[in-house]
Amino acid sequence: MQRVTMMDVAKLAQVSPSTVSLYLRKPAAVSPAAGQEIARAIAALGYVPNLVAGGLAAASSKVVSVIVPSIRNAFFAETVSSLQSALVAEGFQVLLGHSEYGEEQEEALVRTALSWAPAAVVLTGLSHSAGTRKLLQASGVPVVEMWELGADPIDMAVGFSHPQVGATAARHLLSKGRRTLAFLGARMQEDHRAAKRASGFVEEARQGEPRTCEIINHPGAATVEAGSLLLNRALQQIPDLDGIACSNDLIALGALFECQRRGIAVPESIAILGFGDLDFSASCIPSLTTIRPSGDLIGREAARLILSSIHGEPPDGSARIVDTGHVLVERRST
Amino acid sequence: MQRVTMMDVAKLAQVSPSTVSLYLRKPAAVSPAAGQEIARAIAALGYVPNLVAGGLAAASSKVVSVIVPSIRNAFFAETVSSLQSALVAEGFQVLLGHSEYGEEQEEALVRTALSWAPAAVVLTGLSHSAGTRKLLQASGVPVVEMWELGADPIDMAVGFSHPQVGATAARHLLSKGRRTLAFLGARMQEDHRAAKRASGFVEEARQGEPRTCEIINHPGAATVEAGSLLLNRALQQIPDLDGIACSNDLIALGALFECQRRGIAVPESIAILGFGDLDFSASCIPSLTTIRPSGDLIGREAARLILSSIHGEPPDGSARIVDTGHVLVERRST
DNA sequence: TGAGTCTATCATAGCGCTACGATCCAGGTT
DNA sequence: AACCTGGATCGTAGCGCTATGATAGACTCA
Repeated sequence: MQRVTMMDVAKLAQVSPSTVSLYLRKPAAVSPAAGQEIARAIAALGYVPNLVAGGLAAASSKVVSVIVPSIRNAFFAETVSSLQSALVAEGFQVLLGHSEYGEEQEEALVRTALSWAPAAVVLTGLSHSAGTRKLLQASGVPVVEMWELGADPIDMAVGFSHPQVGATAARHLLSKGRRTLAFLGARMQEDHRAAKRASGFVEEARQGEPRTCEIINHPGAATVEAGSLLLNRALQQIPDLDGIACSNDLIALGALFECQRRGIAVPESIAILGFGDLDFSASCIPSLTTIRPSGDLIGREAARLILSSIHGEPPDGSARIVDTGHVLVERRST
Repeated sequence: MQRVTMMDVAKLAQVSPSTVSLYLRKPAAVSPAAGQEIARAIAALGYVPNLVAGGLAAASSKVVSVIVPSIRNAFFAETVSSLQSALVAEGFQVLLGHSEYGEEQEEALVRTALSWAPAAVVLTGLSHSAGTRKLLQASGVPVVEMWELGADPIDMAVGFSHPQVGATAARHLLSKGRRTLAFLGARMQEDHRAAKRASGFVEEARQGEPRTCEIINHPGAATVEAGSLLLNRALQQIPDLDGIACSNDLIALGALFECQRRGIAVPESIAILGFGDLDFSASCIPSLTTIRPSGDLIGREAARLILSSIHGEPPDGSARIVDTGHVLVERRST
């Protein structure tokens, strides 16, 4: 038993391999008669094209390599999902990697990714090791950095400003009359984007002359449980706390649960503001005021940048950077 | 500017390309002196091996293709994440696809997946189109079906029995004295595994002579909001409802929120049991009794099966099927 | 000392496909 | 009748690497 090759199809259809290849890539360029013969032969033999060989011959494979910190994170799962849908529709495959928020791990992933001669590489965030930047620049492959906007992207970028998200959060809490504030975040040594939201929050809050404004970090992952722990720590440090912003809706939900457990009224005693607008945020009690980043849109825009970059019309100038913005979704928790 | 090839490395290191290739695959087989020269040359040139060429020459690429219904689903995100970690450690990459619960879409994905001459293919569940089965069997590639166990897997399988999960849920509710039961699920036309949990639930519940036992389905995705809707529909149909099992913790959480909203005591008036043991399930109020399937373990075991299948010791007989079981996690909601 | 046995290295022949330029052959033009 | 045109088809030369013996040299042992 042998693998069926294009040659076999060509023989059966009584044409040359070149014609089969042409038919597969541009069916319109082949006469209807030959096309039918070829289609018949493909079906009869159960031919599956070998994209590895094709990729080698064409010097670029129909693969887009996507590297995210973690796919367990609902944000990135959403983005990867929409990015993938858009790319698959154009005949591309997604090679996935997760860096676990480590720059060296990311560099290793980029290295392997480039080994596949991908059509494009998608990275998360703007913080990368020098080696990563060098590898990518040397490769000449289109690169999209997503989920963050700022100075000096490697190639293209689609996302939003995290400091601005923090600022929006601070303004909202201040507008609700809150003056004793905290920002609850997780893993902020590694998750630079969360850290930027935190510092944007503090900076903006300062304008409103708060009584206090602390950043409280949980070293572990951003989970509901972490949210409960963080709220307890916050209350220990700031007994008269009246407003919190969280780096993630999961943390906000944990804080909310902890308030319920301790009999603290939300939003009357403490206002809670999240980030992400996850699945449960509209449904919980009270429903969660949050900031929606639209991971879905980021994925779609990233796909658009990649496709136009490949199809010969590389976006230039400011078109290489897409700001997807953020939206404050006001609900009952503030 | 040219792409750096193995030939360039060989020239600089003053050895033949074969030796470089050998060094890259089995460093121990090359003398330390030559090895050092080669390593130096690789670093100096910034050489990145071309795995596409390698895959073609070796007739199998270091890629494992994984197809899940959706990565937005926390279950599969967890599995993919652990599967990937295990595979990356052995030098494999993961090519991801999502079928959106469609068999034709899955077949199309399998077809493209096979075009990459993958080292293995991982599928979700046991329900596939005839075409999918034929393609995979003809290809001779190792196949793992995950998240479900039952008769006649294509090649290997790792997962658990969904009817048994349903039965466990039913027994637990019965043991708590509940007799007016409902199973709340979403998308059960397409999500066969959820449907099997439902029917396992009903079948086992019948043994306990319940007053009622209904299956209620939401056609859309399994979300917290769907849970709220489902609880309302259940109460409409069964006003004296006293126990529900949900096909997913998100639905259970939605049901829980809706109970709170309507002032129904949980578990006193209605006991709620979930599935998945998601992030929030231990933290919500009351904490959620649930059944934990261990998506993490499934991913690790799938990786193990794949690796041993590739490394020449294909597991045989019953070792080709791994039952990861399920665990009832009893908390406050029942 | 010569045969036998390693170990380290190498030359060669593809893997299956695509890109490119060449070729063929109707049908029209002068 | 000679010439051109352009669409359809084909032949060839790699893409960059790995697998497979083959070879050279160092070492052992009778």
